[in-house]
Amino acid sequence: MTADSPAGKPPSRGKRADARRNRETVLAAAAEVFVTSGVDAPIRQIAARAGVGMATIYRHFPTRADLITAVYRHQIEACAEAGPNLLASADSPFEALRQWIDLFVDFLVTKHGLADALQSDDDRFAALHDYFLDRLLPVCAELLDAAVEAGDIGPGTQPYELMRGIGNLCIGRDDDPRYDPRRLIALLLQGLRRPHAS
Amino acid sequence: MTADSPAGKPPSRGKRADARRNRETVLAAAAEVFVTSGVDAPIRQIAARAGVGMATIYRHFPTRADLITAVYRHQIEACAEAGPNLLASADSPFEALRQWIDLFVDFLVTKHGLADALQSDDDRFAALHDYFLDRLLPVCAELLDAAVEAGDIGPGTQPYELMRGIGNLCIGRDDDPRYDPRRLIALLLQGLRRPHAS
DNA sequence: TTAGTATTCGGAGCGCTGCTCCGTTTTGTC
DNA sequence: GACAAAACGGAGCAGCGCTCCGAATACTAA
Repeated sequence: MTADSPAGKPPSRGKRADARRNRETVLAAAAEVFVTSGVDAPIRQIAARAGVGMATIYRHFPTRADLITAVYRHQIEACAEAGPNLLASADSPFEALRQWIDLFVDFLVTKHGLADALQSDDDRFAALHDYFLDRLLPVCAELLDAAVEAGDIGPGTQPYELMRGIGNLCIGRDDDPRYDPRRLIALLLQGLRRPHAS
Repeated sequence: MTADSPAGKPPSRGKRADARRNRETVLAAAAEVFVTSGVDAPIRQIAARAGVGMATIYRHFPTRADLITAVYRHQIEACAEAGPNLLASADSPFEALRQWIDLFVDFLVTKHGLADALQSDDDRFAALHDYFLDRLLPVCAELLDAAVEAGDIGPGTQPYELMRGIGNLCIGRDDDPRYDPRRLIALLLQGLRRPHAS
């Protein structure tokens, strides 16, 4: 798999100029199409928008997950980096956790269908799943550990389970006033909280 | 056998014998296929299993949701009817709510892909969504109200939001030991619970 | 029983998707 | 300018949902 360096973007140094250009064109087109048609949009549509053949997209992004992660990489990184910062700036580890989850939820609900794709058991999305986990799970674990250590919450909660649960709660139409995942997530956090009774 | 109830289809009284027979055959085949391939299984596959043409399935069950609800109708009804019973038998309304949710979760996680379909915003599943809501939402509301009245939980939780959240939490592969929706739902209920400040 | 008719059946067929294959074009190099 | 190597593009195949319509079947009336 793309021996791309970790957080970096050596945008294909040895690649040909047209290849580099096309990669960016496709990324831009995909970003636009994702907004209007969701991350499930037909590859043909993205190719048409980019004025490019389908094979070109598959060449640069072998799976749909690769394309999605490339489009949202910056925002995922920002979310990952926000963890330690919040831990330093918030009133308590629990408050940091709450704010970080808020960021994560904001990210998910504004990307049409992203949460759905994230939790899908479709093999095509496995890489997406993995990327999110690789990048964000350690951050979540750190926040969780800090909150446990501070006595804000009880021990035993697995970061993987929490993150996946939050992701799951964000699934679905985002324009239904009867359902706001944030309210349920707040409830979840409330349940996590330790009574602080001495 | 229930001369069949409100939301039910009279088992096709005026229909021709072969039509009635085929309806049952399809139902049985669909039930089998759903177990092995999930509720998203290709219609062709169900038709083949039933030894029937595709049009026959579409004639009896115009949308996939109709087929799914027909297959699981009994279990959904059982879940709906369990609500009042639990309320009468459990130690507290809160405990009744907890047990009822347990039933609901059991139902969802044992039907491969059902939770996914339930929360999908695909129009094809709208009827499924509606059926679940029509049948189970009042039950959930009753349990919730009782728990509020008993002071077990705080007011303000919307039954729709709770049910959908629970459904969402049940989405995904059901064989992942790292993720058990029940743990998160327990947390959610914990967050719902009022401190019993009496 | 038989003939007639309404009902039901079955699968070919259309449109849309994901993904690949391969002849053509572009790019970088000498 | 010539020539590989790299990249391109879209035709093409397979799988799916859903429909359409000639064929087969079950009821009914004589």
